[in-house]
Amino acid sequence: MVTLKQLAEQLSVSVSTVSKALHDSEEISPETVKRVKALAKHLNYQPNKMAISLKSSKTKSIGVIIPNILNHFFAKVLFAIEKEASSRGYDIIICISNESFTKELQSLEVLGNGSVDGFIISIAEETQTKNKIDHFNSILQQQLPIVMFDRVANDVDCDKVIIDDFGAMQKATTHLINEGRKKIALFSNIDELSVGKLRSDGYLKALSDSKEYKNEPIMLTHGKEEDFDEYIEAFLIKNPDVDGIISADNTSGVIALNKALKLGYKVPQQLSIIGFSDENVLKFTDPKLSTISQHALDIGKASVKILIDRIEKVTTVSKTKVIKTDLVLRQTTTH
Amino acid sequence: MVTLKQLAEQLSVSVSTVSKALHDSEEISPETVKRVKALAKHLNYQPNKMAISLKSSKTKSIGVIIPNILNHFFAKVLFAIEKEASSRGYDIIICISNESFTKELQSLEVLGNGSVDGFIISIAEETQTKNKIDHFNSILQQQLPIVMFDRVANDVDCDKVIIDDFGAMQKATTHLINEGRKKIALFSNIDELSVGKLRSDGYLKALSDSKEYKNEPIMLTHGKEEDFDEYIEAFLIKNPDVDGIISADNTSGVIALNKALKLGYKVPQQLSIIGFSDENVLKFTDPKLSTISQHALDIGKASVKILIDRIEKVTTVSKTKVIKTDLVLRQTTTH
DNA sequence: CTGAAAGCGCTAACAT
DNA sequence: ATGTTAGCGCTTTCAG
Repeated sequence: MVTLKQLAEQLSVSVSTVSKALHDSEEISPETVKRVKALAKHLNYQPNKMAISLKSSKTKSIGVIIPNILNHFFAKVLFAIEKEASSRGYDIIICISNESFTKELQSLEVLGNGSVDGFIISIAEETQTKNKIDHFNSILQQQLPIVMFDRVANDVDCDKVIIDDFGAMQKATTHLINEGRKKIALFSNIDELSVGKLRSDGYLKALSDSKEYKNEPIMLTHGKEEDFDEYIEAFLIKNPDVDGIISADNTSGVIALNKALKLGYKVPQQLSIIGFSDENVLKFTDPKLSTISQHALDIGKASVKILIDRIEKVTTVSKTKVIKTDLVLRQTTTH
Repeated sequence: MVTLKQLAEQLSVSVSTVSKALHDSEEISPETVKRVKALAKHLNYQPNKMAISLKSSKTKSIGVIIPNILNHFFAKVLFAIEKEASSRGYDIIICISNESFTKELQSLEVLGNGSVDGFIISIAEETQTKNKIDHFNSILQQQLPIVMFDRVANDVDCDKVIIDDFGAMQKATTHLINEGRKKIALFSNIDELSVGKLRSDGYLKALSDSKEYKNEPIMLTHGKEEDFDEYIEAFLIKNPDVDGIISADNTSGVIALNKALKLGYKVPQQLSIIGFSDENVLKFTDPKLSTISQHALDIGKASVKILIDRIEKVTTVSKTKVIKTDLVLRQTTTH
C-alpha cells in the first residue's frame, strides 16, 4: 500500500502538504495540488482506512446482526441495508446470531470495540424468549447507537423500525370475513416471537370484532419449522370445512396452498389463502398467492437512514418508524 | 472506550507494562499482572481494533463479495462463511455486487485499502460475460489473497472452490435415461454463466454418450428469471411428450414441478424431474423434488479455510478444491 | 503557501 | 521487573 509519506518523499514536500493537497485545502498552491493529485492517481494511492478510523474515531462501518440469513425476509432487508449503506459510504459487517443469545452477545461485544459506528439488529429468538436486554443497554451506554427492526425489544430505549403487525393481520383477516368465509384458520410457526404474537392478536381481534363471524378461532401454532408442512397437511385433511387460511409467517401460506391443491381443494372458490410473504414466492405458486407484503426493502433502507442520521447528526429522542404494509390480493382470494 | 493509557494512569504504571501484563508477558511480575487484569476486567477494557490493525497491518476481517443475496445458494454459502470465519476470530464485511461489474470493482477497491486481509468472491454475471479480470489481478498484486467460489475466472491465478458442474449434470441426465425417459429437456436461466455452460454441456454429453437415447437435446435457456415460469408453462403445454426435465438453476425445477402438477401430469410416472437446488425447496413441493445437491455449506466452509490458510501461513501455488455433489432421489424420479 | 510536531491506541525493541 | 521511545498512517494545530 502506498502511503502519504511515500508520496511526500517522491515530491520532496512534507507529509502534511500532501495530506492538505489531497483534501483541496485552500492553504496549498494550485500547482502543488495538481502535482500531488497526479502522483497520487498514478500510484493509485488509497488512504489507509485503519489510520483514518484511529484518528477520527469513526469507522464508517455498520454492524448488522440478524437471526437467520436463510429466511428470505432477513436476506431482503440485508440486501437493502447493504445497498443504502454502500451508497452512503458505509461498510457492512455482518453477524448471524442463528437465533442464539450467546452468539448475539458475542457479536455485539466483538464489534463493540471500535469496529463499527453503530448497529442494526433484529433480535434472536432466544434473546426474546429469555427477555435479555442488558447487552443492548451496555452498547448504548458506550454511545454506540442501535436501530432494531422487525423483532424489537420494547424495554430498550433505541430507534426502531417495525411494521404494524397487529393491524396488517387484522385487516387481512377482516378481508376473508368480508369474502364470506365462515371458518378461518391461522397458521404460524413464529408464535413465540413478539411479531408472531402481535399477528395472532390481530387475527383474534378481527374475528371477535365481527358480528357475522360465528366460529371459534383456530390457531395452528405448534411444531417446528422443519415439519410444519406435515402438520399443515394433516390439519387440512382433518378440517375439510375450513374455508379460509391466513399465515403469520413467511412460508406456511405457500405450503398451505400447495398442500390444498394436492388434496383437491378449489382455490380460491372453496378455500381462500393469504400468506405473509413477498413476491419471491410467487413463482413457486399457481394460482399466485395473495399476501401481506411487509416491504422488506423499505425496512432496510429506513434502518440505515435512521442509524446514519444518529451517527452523524446528534439527534436526541428515540423514534419508532412504522413501515406500512400492503394487502396484495392475487389469485388465492376472491373479490 | 477505556484505553491502555487510562489503565496505566489508574495503576501508576506505564502503558507498556499494562500492555505486556495483559499479554501475560514473562517480563511482568505476577502481582502486577493480577492487578492489571483485575482493573481491566473491572473497567471492561477492550483493545481498540483499529489501533491493533494499524500496528500489525492485519485486520482479521474478510471481504465477501457475492452477486445476489436473494439467491438461496449464495445466502447459504454466506451463512457457512460467517459461521466458519467467526469461529476463527474473523469478521465478515459483505458487499453485494448485484451482478454488476462496476459495483464489484468498487467493492474491491473500497475494501482493498486495508479494510480486509483477503477476499471471498463469486463473480458478477456482467464481469463474467465481459470477461473482466484486471480488477482481480490488481488486488492480488497488492498481496491480498482471493478465493473464488462457484462462479470463477479461469484466467485469474488464485484459489478456487467449485463443484463438478459438468459431471453432476451428466450423472443426473444419465439417471433419467436409465429410467427409460425418451425425451428429456433441460431448463436453465443461467446459460450465460460459466457454471451454466458446464451444466448444459454435461446434459449434452450424457445424451450423446447414450446408445438408447434417440431424441435431439431440448434446451429452454432463454428468458429472464422473472418470467421464466411462464416460459416453462408454455413449454409444457406445447411439448406434452416430454417425459424428463432437468434444471440447471436453483428455481426452475420447482417451477416445472408445480406447473406440471397444475397441468395434470402424473409425477413421476409420466414425467421425471430433477432440480439443482437444496433441501430448502422441499417444503414447497409435494411430491418432494429430487435434486442435485451442491452442498453450499461445504463450499462456504472450505472457502474460509483456504483463505485463512493463505493469510496466516505462507502457502505458494494456487489450488482448486472440488466439492462433491450428490444426486438426491426423492419423489419426482422413479427407481 | 509549506512544514514541524503532536497524537489517535497499540506494540516491541531497547534501555534502565 | 518496569519504563522509554519510536512508529504504524493519518489529520490538524501551530510556526515559519
